[in-house]
Amino acid sequence: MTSLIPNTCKSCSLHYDSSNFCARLTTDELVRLNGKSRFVSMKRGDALSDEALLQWPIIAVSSGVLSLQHLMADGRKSIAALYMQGDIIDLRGISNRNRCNLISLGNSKVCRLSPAVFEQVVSANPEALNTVWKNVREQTFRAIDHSVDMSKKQALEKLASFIIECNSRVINRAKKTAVAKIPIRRVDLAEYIGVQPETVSRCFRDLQNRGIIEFDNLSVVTLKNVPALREIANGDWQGDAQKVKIVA
Amino acid sequence: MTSLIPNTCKSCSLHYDSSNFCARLTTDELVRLNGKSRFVSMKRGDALSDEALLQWPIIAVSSGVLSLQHLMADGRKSIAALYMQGDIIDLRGISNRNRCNLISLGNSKVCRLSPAVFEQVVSANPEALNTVWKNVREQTFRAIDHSVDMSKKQALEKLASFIIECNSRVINRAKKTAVAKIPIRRVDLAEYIGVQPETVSRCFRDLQNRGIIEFDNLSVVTLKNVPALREIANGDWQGDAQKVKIVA
DNA sequence: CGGCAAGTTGAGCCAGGTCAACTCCGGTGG
DNA sequence: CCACCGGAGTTGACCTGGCTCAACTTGCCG
Repeated sequence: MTSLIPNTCKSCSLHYDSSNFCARLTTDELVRLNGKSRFVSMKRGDALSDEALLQWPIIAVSSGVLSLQHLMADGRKSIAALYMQGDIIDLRGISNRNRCNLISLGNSKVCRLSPAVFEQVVSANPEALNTVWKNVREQTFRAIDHSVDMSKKQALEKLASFIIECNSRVINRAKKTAVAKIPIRRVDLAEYIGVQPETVSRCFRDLQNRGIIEFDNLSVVTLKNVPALREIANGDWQGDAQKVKIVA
Repeated sequence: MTSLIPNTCKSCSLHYDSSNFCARLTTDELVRLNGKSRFVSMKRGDALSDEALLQWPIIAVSSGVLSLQHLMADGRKSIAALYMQGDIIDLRGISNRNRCNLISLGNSKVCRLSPAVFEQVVSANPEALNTVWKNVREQTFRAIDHSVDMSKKQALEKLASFIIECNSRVINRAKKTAVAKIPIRRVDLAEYIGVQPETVSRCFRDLQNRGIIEFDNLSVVTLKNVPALREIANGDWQGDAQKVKIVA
């Protein structure tokens, strides 16, 4: 009578980490969803094609880093968004949009959720709905913030923003530290913030020379001077009265 | 016994345009939501402050164009997103993000929805939920596409993208035309695509010289050569096999 | 320890930013 | 009806941040 938690799920962060979607499901829901879903391991460069995404448009990231990449006509490519542990990527309706691919930037594990069961579960379980919705909103805000970063900031500022994002997005779930883990390669980082790898390198060096950051190794940086970093990242105007009329 | 459709709603596009959220509600739901919500007219420059947004974080756009603006420490400001008729802006959870304002770019009408009633309605009415969710996903995709545009493209390409966005976003709901209405001023457009107004001007002229667009007046452009425009906008790589391994 | 991918450094160049002057247009008041 | 005004948009000249290309160094894995 009692259903048991599927083995796949037991060891999956989406389930055992309580802030994530699967942790909100009843055992029964989890079993139903798991039965129709597919847990996949990906290596660097592996892609979920857009054809595949049309059929299985909902993806939950269990570990690793995925990227949403756009390829432009001249071969330039660009990383539009990064997804990490706990993110639910809902690409329903992507069909009428520009072509894009979901590509893993390293080893990662994802769960391709059955849209049908997902939809059932979400409409039956308000708590699960809230969790997903919150995640989707966060993605939207991240995308919006990111497009601000991309549109007006210069390279150094973009990089500072990115370091801060790294610092707050993963590590600090557990404990607040002054360490940021850069979970992706320089090339990918460059593509994400829309500059050349060379520029990334130069900017890192600049921050290092100013004593603001320090490299533990290529992918781990210690933040020596967080306020300075924030200032460069150009946190938004906290200043005085804006020249706008507040209507409410 | 029968509740009547509130007058505010009768004349509001959110209700009479069937693709929008309010059109999906039962009369009873509409009355409840309307009772707790506030219909507001805004002029250019009017803002909903972030304090106000904390309390009333859900906004439906009935007409006009709103912008989500970020102000940076040095006074540079930047338009992160544009919202138009039918968009549901859900800023719940914005509190822990960077400061930003929702500012009207012209005359507009919005409805500030009661979060409580909204939440009730959405969890009770799956069709309404789907409508909102779809809109939110679209916003996310738009934000992502926009950040791609911002990060790698050059000015001319960004502008072409924007023109296409204008062409597809509003006008073509009704009929497909080769006309795009630019619903905002040059300055705002410049801020949105992350270049200077001067550059916008130069790029418009360039497109005009090449015979790709033609101005009817400042805010209405006829697209003389849509394929060329798309090519410049750099629609994504439709080309042959990508150098990625498709895992599924 | 070799070999290759990843990352860094340097030199030169150009797209677009900056600043300043100018034009265009709609509204206002005499 | 016209002169004036201010805001919006445009044009030109100059300058700089970051792209490009090529050479170099570092780090990783067998």
